[in-house]
Amino acid sequence: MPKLLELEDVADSVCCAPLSGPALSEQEAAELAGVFKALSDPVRLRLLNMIASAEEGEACVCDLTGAFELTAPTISHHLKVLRQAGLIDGERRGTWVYYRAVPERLTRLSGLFALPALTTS
Amino acid sequence: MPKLLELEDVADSVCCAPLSGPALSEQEAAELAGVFKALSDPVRLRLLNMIASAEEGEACVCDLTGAFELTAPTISHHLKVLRQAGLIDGERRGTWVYYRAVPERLTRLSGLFALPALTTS
DNA sequence: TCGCTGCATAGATGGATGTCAAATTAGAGC
DNA sequence: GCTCTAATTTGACATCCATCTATGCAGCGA
Repeated sequence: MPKLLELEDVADSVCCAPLSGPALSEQEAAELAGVFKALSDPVRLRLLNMIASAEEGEACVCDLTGAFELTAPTISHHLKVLRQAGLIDGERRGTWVYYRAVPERLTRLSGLFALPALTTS
Repeated sequence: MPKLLELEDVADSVCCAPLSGPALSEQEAAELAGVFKALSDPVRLRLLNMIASAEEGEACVCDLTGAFELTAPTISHHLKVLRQAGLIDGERRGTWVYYRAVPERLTRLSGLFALPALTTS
């Protein structure tokens, strides 16, 4: 596994305005869609969930792989998709590879769905 | 368009725990993935953005269609996907159909990405 | 160095998805 | 009833995607 940390992210500038805010540009929409595409698979959601909720904040691929009835290459593929979306990031330590969530990304997404003043007019 | 409001939602019980919280069940993951799949297209994201940020809280399909270089059936298809994900909901008034965002859904998603205590150990 | 294990990549394949043209339904007005 | 317009549905098609098998690569220990 070369350059685990140097993958070019699909969505680098996906930022802060909520969906109920100013109009998304075509480019912003495309970048955001990339992030959501990464989240649009049940296996990847559970992987992210396991990683984000892991003790020490990180999870070993060896543990993740065993949690699904899928082959190791398939899990590896899903982790790569999450990584390219900037949602997780990985590090090799000796024989094993550990992944952790990228908190900035999650916070950013949280803000996306914020509602304005909740105009219950 | 029969029963605009009676479509069975893909994700009915997608709920409240953050991704960094307790383990998602297979079913929860599948439901959530459905919602994100609906968000994983740039056109749908822009549609949702336009609807959520529209004055009066609603947007006419006739306006939405003109904003893209896509045919009306394609826009209609995307609106249906958003509708089935429970993110928007539509109403016919006379000749035109109006869509509005479903705030509970957006709020719910916001909570998904909330971080726990931000353990900056 | 050799073999073993953990993880990633490459290539192939069946199934899902975005798009369009054509046909269909619903309302409004004559 | 007839026609016009708004919106959806249907069916077809090209592309994308999740998964698998086979292969490659990096560490570790003998």
